[in-house]
Amino acid sequence: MPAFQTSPGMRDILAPESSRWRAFTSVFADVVESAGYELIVPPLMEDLGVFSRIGEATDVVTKEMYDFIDKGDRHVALRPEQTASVCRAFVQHRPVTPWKAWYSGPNFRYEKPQRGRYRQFDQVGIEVLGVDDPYLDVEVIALGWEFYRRLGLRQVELRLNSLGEPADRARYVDALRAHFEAAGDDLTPQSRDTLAKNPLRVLDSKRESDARFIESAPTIDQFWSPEAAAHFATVRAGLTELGVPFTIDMKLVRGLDYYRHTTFEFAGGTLDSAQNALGGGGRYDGLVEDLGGPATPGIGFALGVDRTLLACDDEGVFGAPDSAVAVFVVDTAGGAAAMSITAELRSQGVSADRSYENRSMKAQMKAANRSGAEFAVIIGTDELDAGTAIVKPLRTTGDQSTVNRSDLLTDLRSRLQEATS
RNA sequence: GUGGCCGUAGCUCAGCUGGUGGUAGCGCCAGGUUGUGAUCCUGGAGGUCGGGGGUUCAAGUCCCCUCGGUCACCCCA
Repeated sequence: MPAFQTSPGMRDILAPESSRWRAFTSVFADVVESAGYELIVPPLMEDLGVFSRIGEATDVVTKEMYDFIDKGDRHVALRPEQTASVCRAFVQHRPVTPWKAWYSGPNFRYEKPQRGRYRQFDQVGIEVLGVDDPYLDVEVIALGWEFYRRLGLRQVELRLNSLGEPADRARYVDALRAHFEAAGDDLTPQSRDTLAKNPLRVLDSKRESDARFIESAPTIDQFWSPEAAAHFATVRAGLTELGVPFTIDMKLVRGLDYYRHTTFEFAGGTLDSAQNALGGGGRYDGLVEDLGGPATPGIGFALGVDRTLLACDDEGVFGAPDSAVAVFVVDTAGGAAAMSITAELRSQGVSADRSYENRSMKAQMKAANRSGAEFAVIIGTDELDAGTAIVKPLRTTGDQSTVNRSDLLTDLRSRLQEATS
């Protein structure tokens, strides 16, 4: 066993998975940048207070924070998500609204790791600040949907709910509390704990004996103000108009306290596990204000990279892109020719690799084959003396041919064009 | 954080109720092919059986602790 390995819940992403990660981010950037979103790269670490605003009663804040005191006696934390950082950035820089930002990067939560849940986990996401329009809710949700479609995923389910205005939500919480308190000791102890902290989350309980109380609980729609109901109706109509399918889930409350109005979640259809939430988001019209800024509406979502890729695996879509070089140079005459030829090819935009340490031709040919290159360029002592090179196709059955060194680049270019067409 | 299962080569794993030498496949390296891969044949390298302690004449196998993974709960991405 190695003396050191990665800390629990943290891991190395190696090829070919790493190139898949890069492609994933690239597809996401294409989708959201085509809608006017601009990249923001917030710091990995912030003042703890930035994240406390997520909700004093949430697990993310109370037990999952990676926080510590730095050498300047500042109480800081690794970010558990990026929404709060984006809002803090908004307050700090005051960009013109609507401010449409997208991001990609790691977050940290101190949890017990399992498949699809890591202590360091990557998310991509978008946030829009300064716009209250329900059509923006539609845009944000539809962009998430479009991204899944672009990856090739077909079995993603969109769940939708509205938590109403803050006052609606507060009255609903009161009603829920009364409802669950009436159940008394028939409620599981865990749910009674949850009830004391955040009655909404009792709705998330998967324990059998709680089911009948959850079933009979009041639903949020009875508490929507006319404005909240109208906002939500426009969102639903807009999604329908765009052909984005969804299901209404009145029990979808989401774990973070700042949500109000529209909330949504993308669930993987094939992931038969507790980690089937691929992504989620919603409106958080009070968060900027909580961070010391002006009252500013906001909406956004975050999608988990790991879980989405697991869903891709299950559906057999979005595999690792081909990262093979175009040409592999085999040089049995010492290696200097391989040095010159690879340097020239690379500078001319043709990707090329080679062997080192003057290995046997057989070994170099094996390496050439393994590299996935379309062609091998072979230089032996005969070719070196004659000023020629052998070009051999590796992925088709065609014969090899000898060309002059001076014609090598143009020859390879035309062959590569033919091979890829 | 609580509980179940698991931990043998780089990877996937065999090893029955503890009993003489640690398996196999893939991968890697070399040779067969004195200048040619992918196929085939032969050979080779590679292991503190996760770590520590204990029981026993004897532990990969049993017990305890510990580390790591995994699944469920909790919660979420």
